[in-house]
Amino acid sequence: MKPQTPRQQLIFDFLQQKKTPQGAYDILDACRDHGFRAPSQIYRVLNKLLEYGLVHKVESLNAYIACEQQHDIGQSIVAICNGCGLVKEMPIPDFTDQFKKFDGWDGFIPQQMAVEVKGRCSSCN
Amino acid sequence: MKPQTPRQQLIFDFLQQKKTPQGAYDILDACRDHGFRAPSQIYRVLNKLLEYGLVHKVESLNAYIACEQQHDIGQSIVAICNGCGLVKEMPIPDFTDQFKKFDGWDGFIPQQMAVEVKGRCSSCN
DNA sequence: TTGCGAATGTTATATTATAACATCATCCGC
DNA sequence: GCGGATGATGTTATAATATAACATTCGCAA
Repeated sequence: MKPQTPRQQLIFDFLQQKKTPQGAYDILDACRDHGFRAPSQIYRVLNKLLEYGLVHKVESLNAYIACEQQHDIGQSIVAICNGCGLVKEMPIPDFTDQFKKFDGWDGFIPQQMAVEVKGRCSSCN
Repeated sequence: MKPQTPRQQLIFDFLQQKKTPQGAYDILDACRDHGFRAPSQIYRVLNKLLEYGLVHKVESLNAYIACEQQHDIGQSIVAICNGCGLVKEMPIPDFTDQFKKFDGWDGFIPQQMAVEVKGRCSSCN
């Protein structure tokens, strides 16, 4: 799925062109020239893009990135470099085995996941 | 490490007694009778407890839970049941292999992680 | 006892997100 | 073409989460 409207395209393009996660209000400031005036406008578009799997919310930063590969919501890892701020999204490994070890949690069925790993990338060591 | 002051003890006890993650303002409301009046008081104590590894912040809920086992910050998974709200903290698996697969990220050194899995526990299926 | 550092209290404000309602645009059936 | 449904957008206000900045108090050790 691609962005479905000019507004969605605009914000998606903006996020793609940035290499680091952007806050909703950063996006708002950047898009004022294009007619965006209120936070609710940004959040509305972001929520659509999240639903389409085109954008990922980094919960630990309250910020948003364009996905390189479209994926279902809550189905990727993000690695975030504390040095340069770069982010890489990658497929989530299977940790169902992890749950089997704990009483009452062995039948746990994962639905959405937020897996966010901060650290240092090889260029920033 | 245990809570170090009466205020820390109070909030830690409150979180322990609750079985689900609590927002900072929930904690504030619950502790008004004990002299807490302002959000900053709650956040100060929470930050200490986070630092000691006694409390965990669930980023995807903006809420806090008492840890069953003390652990370094960013070194546990939380599984959250969408049905009953119960939370289980468990040791984090090793993702380092995941990073080796991606150009420019193979030397990535994880520091803090937020690994939050929402789903359904066996009682709520 | 006094001086230091940590914890606490207080006020104000910043940051992130949503609610509620109005308007507009597109498309479809008639 | 008309009318009605639907979804996107615009607008205003407010809720929810978090921090800054500074004053006061407490415990303890020199």
